[in-house]
Amino acid sequence: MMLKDTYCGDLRAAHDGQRVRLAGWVHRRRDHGGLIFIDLRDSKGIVQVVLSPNEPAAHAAAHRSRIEWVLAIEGVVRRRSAETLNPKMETGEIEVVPLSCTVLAEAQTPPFYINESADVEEQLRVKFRYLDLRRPEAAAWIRKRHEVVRFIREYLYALDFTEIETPTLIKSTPEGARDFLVPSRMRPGTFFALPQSPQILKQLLMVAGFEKYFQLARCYRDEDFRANRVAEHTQLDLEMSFVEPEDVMALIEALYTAIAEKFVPGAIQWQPFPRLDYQDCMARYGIDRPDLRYGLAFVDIGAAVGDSSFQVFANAFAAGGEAKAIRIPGKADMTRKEIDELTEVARSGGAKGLAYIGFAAELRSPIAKFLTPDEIEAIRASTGAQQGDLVVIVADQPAIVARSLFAVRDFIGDKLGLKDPSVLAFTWVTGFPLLEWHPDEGRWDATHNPFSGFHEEDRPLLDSDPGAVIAKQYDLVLNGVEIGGGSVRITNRADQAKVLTLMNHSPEAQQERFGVILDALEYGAPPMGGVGMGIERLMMALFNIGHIRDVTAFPKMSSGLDPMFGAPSEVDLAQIEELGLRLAPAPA
RNA sequence: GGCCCCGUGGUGUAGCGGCCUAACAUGUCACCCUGUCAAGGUGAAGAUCGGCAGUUCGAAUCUGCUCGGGGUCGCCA
Repeated sequence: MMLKDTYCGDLRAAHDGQRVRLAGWVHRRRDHGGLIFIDLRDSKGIVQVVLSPNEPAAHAAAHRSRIEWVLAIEGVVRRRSAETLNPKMETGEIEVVPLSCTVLAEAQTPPFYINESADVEEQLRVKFRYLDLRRPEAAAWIRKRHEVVRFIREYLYALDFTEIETPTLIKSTPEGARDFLVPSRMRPGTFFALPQSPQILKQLLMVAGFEKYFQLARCYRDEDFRANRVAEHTQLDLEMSFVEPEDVMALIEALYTAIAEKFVPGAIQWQPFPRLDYQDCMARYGIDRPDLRYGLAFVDIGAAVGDSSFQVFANAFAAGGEAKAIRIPGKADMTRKEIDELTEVARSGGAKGLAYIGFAAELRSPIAKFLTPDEIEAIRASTGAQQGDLVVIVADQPAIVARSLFAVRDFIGDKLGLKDPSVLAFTWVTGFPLLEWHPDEGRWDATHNPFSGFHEEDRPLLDSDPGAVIAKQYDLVLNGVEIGGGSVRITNRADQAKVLTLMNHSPEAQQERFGVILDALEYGAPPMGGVGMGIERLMMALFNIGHIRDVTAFPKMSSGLDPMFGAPSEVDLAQIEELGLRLAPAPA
């Protein structure tokens, strides 16, 4: 029989008079000498326990106990008198009067507060994560993640998806991110890799005929961390047979709409999710993951100032560049300091400067004297600027304009509070190029992954202009965060080989690295497509969580270290020798 | 690898050349206290200011290096 029959946090006025057995942690203790109040905490919440000297044994135990000790209490639930109600507590209408109080475990004073939400040094929190997670707010995100994941599973089960686990010890295919390697003892000198994603495996499951597969897959990439990126993360990995991009997008859109409606009702800003073409997206937002919670799209003012003699514009055009503007409504009166700040932001993206025109009662612009009145009017008209608006302009190479104006737009979005935290702006981005040229390496590379399919009408371009081939690729973006993406795959060996050849893989290398999937495509591969959706990023975007650590039960530091276990760590020499390895001398 | 920021009792902060024999809050410990709920009162303990080197008559404070942490760019098919 369990030591408890009731959760502290579940107690309500309806339990008045009931005899209950509770167990939990001392959250707070108020010892009046005579009466002792203990706030007892368990996984469901906190309830007040009142100990009077009338029960000397229980009273003594309570007197001895300290914060975070573990107690078992048998007692009677009692309604509180009117003047002692505590409306701040969910259980504040009642309290528990113990008949007995047993100390199940004593506890050291914790290294940081568990009963207050104070900012504690990250490393300390991570090192004592098992204490950090006692904080109800911290535990709540982990439970919330469970609920979201459970929702996803049940949703997909109902649609007849089969959940299948794939190996975490696979073959290294060094492409893109660095692999984590695992040395093999059975064959010294050889290595497994941890999967960066189960991409090839899920395609093989389609070849195997499962038709609808998913799993919540751990993915490993040995790259530097960011606030929303760590070495190991979980993705909803899903693949379907006999689909076109629309089918996969429809499924994911329905699933994500259902998730949003359940967990953040009414928050979706645009329905159905807007579709942005990659080229158009880059032209308007300078990034392939735009935050659509607010406007401030770029306007090309090339037509307005194409013949301008103003050197900045003329030079940019002469060098094949462009000029684009953002209209900031009502900000013509921005202070000099704020404009300098914006200019600095633009420079961080590579722009040489930031031109601006404030359409106040009097024109406010250091560049006005270089422009004709017609040109200024053309800028005003093309940007749709009204009286009181500020127009900022960058003229440079397209890549620099995109980066600079993206930085400016993003900065203004934060500065003016345009990123409404209560809103979910989903958007699809499609129409990505299949390949991009890497000048350093002198080869084409897949923009997403080498298995993405392409549109049949682009087939001739594979020979004549590979960069113009459009992939059957789709990314889902939420509030400026890429929360997932996928594609309909190449399912014919010749096409797959052709793409790999463009990526500069010799036939031998193709067979060595991708032989399994290439061979499999020769045994009747169905048309297939799928997605990989980041679970942590979904959680963060959905609930406005600032750091990926908050949705991870046992996170690592951004250095990739685990301060709790002290991993990674050295191992016994014997272990290394058994693996047929020898350590090189430490680099000087 | 580049750049920016941070490191002071258990925790969170203040101090930014001498007034520091390092302050405040909270926690901890002891005693008092029968209606508190961030309980209250009285008292006590607790830091050589991340480390090393330097500048200076004098360094928590200035400089350099280093270690650790956070962010960002590169990187992340």
